[in-house]
Amino acid sequence: MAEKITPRAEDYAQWYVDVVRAAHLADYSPVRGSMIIPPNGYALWENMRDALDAMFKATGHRNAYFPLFIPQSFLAREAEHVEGFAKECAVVTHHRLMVRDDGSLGVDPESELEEPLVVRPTSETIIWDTYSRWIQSWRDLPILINQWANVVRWEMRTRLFLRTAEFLWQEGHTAHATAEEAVEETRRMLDVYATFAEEWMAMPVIRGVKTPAERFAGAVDTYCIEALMQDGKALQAGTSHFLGQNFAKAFDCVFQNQNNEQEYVWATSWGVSTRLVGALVMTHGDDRGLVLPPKLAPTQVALVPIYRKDEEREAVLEAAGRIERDLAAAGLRVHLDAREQYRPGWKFNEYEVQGVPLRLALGPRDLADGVVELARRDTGEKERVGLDGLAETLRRRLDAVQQALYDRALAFRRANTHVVDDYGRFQEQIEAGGFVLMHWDGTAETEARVKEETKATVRCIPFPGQLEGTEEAGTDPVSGQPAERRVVYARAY
RNA sequence: CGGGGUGUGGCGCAGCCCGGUAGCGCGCCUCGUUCGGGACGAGGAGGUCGUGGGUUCAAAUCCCGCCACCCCGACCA
Repeated sequence: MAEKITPRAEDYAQWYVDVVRAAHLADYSPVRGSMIIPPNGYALWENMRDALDAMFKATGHRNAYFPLFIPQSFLAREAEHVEGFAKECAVVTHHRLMVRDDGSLGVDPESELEEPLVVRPTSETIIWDTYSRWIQSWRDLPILINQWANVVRWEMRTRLFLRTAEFLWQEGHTAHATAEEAVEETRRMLDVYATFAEEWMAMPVIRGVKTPAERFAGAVDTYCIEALMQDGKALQAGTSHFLGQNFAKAFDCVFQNQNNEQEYVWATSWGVSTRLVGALVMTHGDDRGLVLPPKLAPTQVALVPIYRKDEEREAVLEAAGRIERDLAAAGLRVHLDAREQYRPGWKFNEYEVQGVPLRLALGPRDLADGVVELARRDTGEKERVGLDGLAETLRRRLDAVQQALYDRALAFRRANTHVVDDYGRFQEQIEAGGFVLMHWDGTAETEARVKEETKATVRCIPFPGQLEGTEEAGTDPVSGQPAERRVVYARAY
C-alpha cells in the first residue's frame, strides 16, 4: 500500500515514480511503455478533462470522435507530417490469429490486410480527410471540433505520464476561411491552456513560439506553454499549432469563398495530454508525496474520525457524518474515512501521500469543544476551527492553498530563471538547471550546436510581455551574430 | 538501437560468489488488546524461483540460449 516516499533530493526520477505509484496515480502495465491508470489517477485526469472541456465549449467548440485506425496511405499525404511520425507508429497488418499445428497462437498469414492500418499517433490525417468531404462553402466554416481520445506513439524511451506509448489526450482540429482567423484560434487555444495551467493546476507557464526545429510535424507555427519542474528541467505542457493550408492541400480540402473562388481551408490543431498529470506531480510534490491544487483534487477535504471506546465511536461518527453531508451540500468534495481497519495516523499519512489539500480530524475532544482540527497539506499547518460556518472556512482555506501553490511555483521559477550573456556561463547554468534566457541569432545551426554541446534546447520564444529580459536586442554569445532577442533555453523532458 | 541493471508468494527484497529442495519485511486471513501521526501479540494462508536447454545423485544457485521489464543516452506530448 502507501509506501514511504524517498527524499527527492537524492534521485528525482525515483522520487517521481515513487510518488506516482504510492498515490495510486499510475502503475506499470505488462506492456512496455504503457501504463495502467487506477481510479485515483483517473479521477484526477477526469477533473482536468472536465475543466478543459468546459473551456473548449465556452470558446465555441464541440466534441466528436474519429477512428483509432488510420489507413497508412493517409499518413503519407503530408510530407513533413509523415516524416515526423513514421518512426513511432504501431501498425496493424492482420485481422486474425490462428492456433498453429504445434498448438501455439500466431498471426494467420491468410488474414493480411490489403492496406496496413496505423494506430493514430495524432488525428490530423483522418480528420482532414473527413473535413474535405464536410466543407464546400465558406458557410460551412469555421469547423471547431475537439476529440477526447487515446493515441499511440511508439517512443524509444518512456516515463510514467510524461511519455507513455499510449496516452490519453484531447486534440482540437479547426478549419477556417482565413489565415488570420486560424492564427487567432491558435492563439486563443494556447491562452486556454495557459489559463488552465495557471488557474487550475497552479502551474505558471511561459507562452511562446517554438523554433522551426521544435515545431510540430506539418505545422507552419507551433505555439506552446512551457513549465519548469522542480528538478530544473522544462516540460512542454501544451501546444497549439497553426497548420496553414498544409493539410488542406494534402487532403484536397477546398471551399468556395464569397467571391465564388475555390480556396484551400486554413487549419489549426491543439492538444494536451495525461502528461499534465505528471506535470502536476513535478510542480507541487514534496518529500511526503503528492500535493494537489484544490481546484483539481478529487478529494478536497478528508475527514478522519478519531475514537477509542464504542460510545465515542458512535458519537464521533454521527457528528462526522453530519459534517460530511453539510460540506458536500455546500459543494465541497469531502470524504469521510470511516474505515475501521486503519488507525488515524495511518490515514493522516495516506492523505498526505495522496496530496489531499485539507484534512479534518474529529475526535471526542473536538466534539466536546465544538471544533474540528484542520490541517493543510501544503504547509503542514494545523488549527482548530469552529463548526459554525465550517464550509466557508474550508472554502477560504482551499482558495488559500490554491493561491499558495501557484505563488510557490512562480517563486521557484523566478528563482531558477537566469539571464545569461556569456556561453561559458550558460553552460554552467544549464548544468545547474532552470530556464536560461540568452540571445539567439535565429539560426538552426546555433540551436543545434547548443543542443549538441549542452543538451539544452530552445524551449520557446516568449510572446511579448511574457518574460522580462527577453525582448532587448543583442548578440548571440554562441555565434557572435546579432540577435533580435533572448529566448528560453533549458534541458527538457 | 548502444550502455547498465533486474526478473524469487500481492508489493519490496535477501539467498546465487562457495549447488543439498526457499527466507525476510510489508500486505492478506483468524482471535484478542488497541485507536489524537504509518499499533501490538498469538496463530495462519500463500511461491512451477521469467523461460528453454545443458552439467550434476541433486540447480533459485553453475553453463548456454531466449524473453520481458526498468534505468542512462539518441527520438519525442
